[in-house]
Amino acid sequence: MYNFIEIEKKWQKFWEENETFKAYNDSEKEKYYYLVEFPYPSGDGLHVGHVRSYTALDTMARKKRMQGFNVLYPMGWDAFGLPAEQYAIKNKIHPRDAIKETIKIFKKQIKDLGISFDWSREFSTTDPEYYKWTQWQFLKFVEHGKAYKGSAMINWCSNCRVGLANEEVENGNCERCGHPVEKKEKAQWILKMSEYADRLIDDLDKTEFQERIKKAQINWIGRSEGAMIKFPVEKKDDFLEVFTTRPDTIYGVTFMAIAPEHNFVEKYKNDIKNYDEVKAYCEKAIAKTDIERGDATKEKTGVKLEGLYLLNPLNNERIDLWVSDYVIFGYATGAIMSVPAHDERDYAFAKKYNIEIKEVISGGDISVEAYTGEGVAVNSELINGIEKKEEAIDKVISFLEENNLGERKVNYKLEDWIFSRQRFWGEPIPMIHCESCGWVPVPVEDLPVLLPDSVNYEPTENGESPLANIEEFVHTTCPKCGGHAHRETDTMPSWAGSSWYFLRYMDPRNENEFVSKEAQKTWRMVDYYNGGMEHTTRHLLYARYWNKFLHDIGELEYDEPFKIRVSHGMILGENGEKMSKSKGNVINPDHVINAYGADALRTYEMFVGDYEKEVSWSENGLKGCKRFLDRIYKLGENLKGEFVYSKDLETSIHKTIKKVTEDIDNMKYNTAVSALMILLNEYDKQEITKKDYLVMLQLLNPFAPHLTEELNEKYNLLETTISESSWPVYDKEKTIDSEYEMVVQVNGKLRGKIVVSTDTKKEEMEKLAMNLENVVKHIEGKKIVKIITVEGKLVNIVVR
RNA sequence: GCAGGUGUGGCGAAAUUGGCAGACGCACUAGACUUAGGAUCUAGCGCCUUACGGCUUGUGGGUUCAAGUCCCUCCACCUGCACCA
Repeated sequence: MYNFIEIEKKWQKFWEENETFKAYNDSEKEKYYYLVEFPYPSGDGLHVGHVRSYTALDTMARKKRMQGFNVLYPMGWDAFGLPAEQYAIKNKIHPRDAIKETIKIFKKQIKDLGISFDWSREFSTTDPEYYKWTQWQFLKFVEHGKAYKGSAMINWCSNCRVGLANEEVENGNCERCGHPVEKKEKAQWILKMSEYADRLIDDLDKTEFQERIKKAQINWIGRSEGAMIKFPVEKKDDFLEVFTTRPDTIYGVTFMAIAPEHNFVEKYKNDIKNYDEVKAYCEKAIAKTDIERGDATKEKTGVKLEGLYLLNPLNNERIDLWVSDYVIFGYATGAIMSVPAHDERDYAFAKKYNIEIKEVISGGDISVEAYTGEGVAVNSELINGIEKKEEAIDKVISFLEENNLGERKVNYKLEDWIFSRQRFWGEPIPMIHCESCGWVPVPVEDLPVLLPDSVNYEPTENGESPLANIEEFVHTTCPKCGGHAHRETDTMPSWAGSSWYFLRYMDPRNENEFVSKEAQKTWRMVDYYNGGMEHTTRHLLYARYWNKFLHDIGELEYDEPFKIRVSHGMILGENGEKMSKSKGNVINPDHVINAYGADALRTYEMFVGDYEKEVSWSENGLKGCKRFLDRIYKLGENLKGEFVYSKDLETSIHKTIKKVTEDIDNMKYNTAVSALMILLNEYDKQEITKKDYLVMLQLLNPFAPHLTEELNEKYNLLETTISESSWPVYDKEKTIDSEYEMVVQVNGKLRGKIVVSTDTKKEEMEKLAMNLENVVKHIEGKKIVKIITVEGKLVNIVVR
């Protein structure tokens, strides 16, 4: 048992005073930029899950520094957001002050872990010096026509009294409070993100993200290729426009359907004979929450619009029009052409309402189910007999284009980014509304637009931002004409500050630019970015989009911000369930550090299992790692004086250097630690030298930095600290054993082992194998068919 | 439903990529040292069998001298997305 509390405090102080882990913008060394997602400093304090990812990249960063790189491994705070606002309302304080406290706690906890962050670059998204630049970048979006104030149906949480982005709605409920989300119309600032959809997919090729992350992004963007088609309205000079990915099935259209919100309902009020029935249906459907409407398994409903008909643009066939809640208003045109024979949803609807099902692609049995596969086109005048889907689609689209009735079109699930929030605790959107000049940007020299000091910021009843109640904030003069004007009172979403924070770390104190060109040149892309799987769609897409925009306007050299992106698995409670206060299975890192030390906690979290998979916490596993460190400590008590590797440990040492070096690079922390345990078991069998001991300490340093520094100092092994020393290198020649255990099999079954020298040749191996007593027994009286010999490994004798 | 992933001892997991399955750790058992052990050390530890030996990587099949690893079938669980036309 060593005094870990004293030792850990001592070295943490040493690192801080000596700025051991500072990154330099003017270094001659090759750069490497590690990044972990900066946390939201919640009042609950640090979670053992934070410890896992911070430590993982810390081991990489520490090793990389020892290998001679100029490593940037920074940390900051993503401190805007609803929880701080609500906490502050409850306690009648300013969120700024609430955040100050929680940041202090988080920072202390992280320092207690001995993570090698460069604290000189720390900042919070809530610092005016930082959000000044977030606002500045928003103005760039405005300047380049990429931001607009649009009226949008927003997702409204009446509990939080806040508008939510689509990304913040989970199964129709508010992501934060779980309350069902309603729809509400509101004027919003919107960023034209969907313009970037293709690039956000295509440029994934420039990155080395894990495959599962790339797939998740592509899935989320939801690109689909097809056509926009105009169906003429009978006896009117009008069209109903739809999007389809299957224009080749257009002859199979037996009805069309519009979403309940579609404007046709009001537009043709006088033509729809059963208007009252239709209207009642629509109102009921719209009032439903997204969960009710979004359930794909529930039976589809709809009402036919009597008296309103459409014409098939290819053959002028008359088509009925329905309104149905399975048509989503928000996607494409909010109207569909329905081909029951070849679409499962249309099929179910047609069956229910006895609508004709017309086969136009052969190959399935449409009396049983919809056929969505490929086949020869039938009952389709223009394309009959065509086998290839693409060819049929081309022909239909050409025809439509010639007649001005349609065009090729790509659609995306990804929508523009609704950027307004009706909250207090976010970056104020730096826009001013003047009655004569309209929306005017706040002049750059007036940035930042500061949040008021007032603590009177309870949400308003009408859904306006709390800022709307603060007179001195709202009233201002128009920068253009000098007349009376008022400020935009909406604030930015918390995704804003996190969309570019990795750039600011490169140059965090720059007062004239968000990041200088020189700093960009030094650090370029983030080389290695680690974060939770829950951020692989939203945050990662926003950050990539933001970065691309800054690149397009010439502010950034690189159009992809992250080279490698990895995600860690969650740490579950000891019972295998997610840690939560209500379940009482939360592990507090402070308690662990006090009882076992930071080094034990770090080593344990790296050893516990595959980094990318989720694991259950185990107090006993933690104890095992503490025992390992105690043994390392004790090992130093009997060292031989010479400073060379022990002859008979040399191979093991070189093998271990190789293993640990490669494993850390490949995120296989668990096997790296186990390799060190194996080496320790070897060491324990004999007296070791100072050099044997030192190499162990160096390899262990990324995992247990405090203990290893202490032991290095205690036994006077190096002139410097271990952090300043060079990472051990292995000699490939010396990783090869001089002898090995040759395996002997008969018919693939293990029948014996012999220790032989590594350079034993085939003939000799076979001779030795045949003479083994147990082998003789098993081949006796049988015919040897063949002998397979792999030098350096085994002999397999095949008998019959 | 679609996409991605995972199935190996009592538990967390390894397996140089087709070559000794279960490294390392935990738990457990026995012993040593102890007034004491929830400390430390030593030994054992997949299953069946007294033994010789046999069986074993979710299921069933295939390829191979040799399969946890390659191919096909089915099953279970996890994570995203989900009426996206």
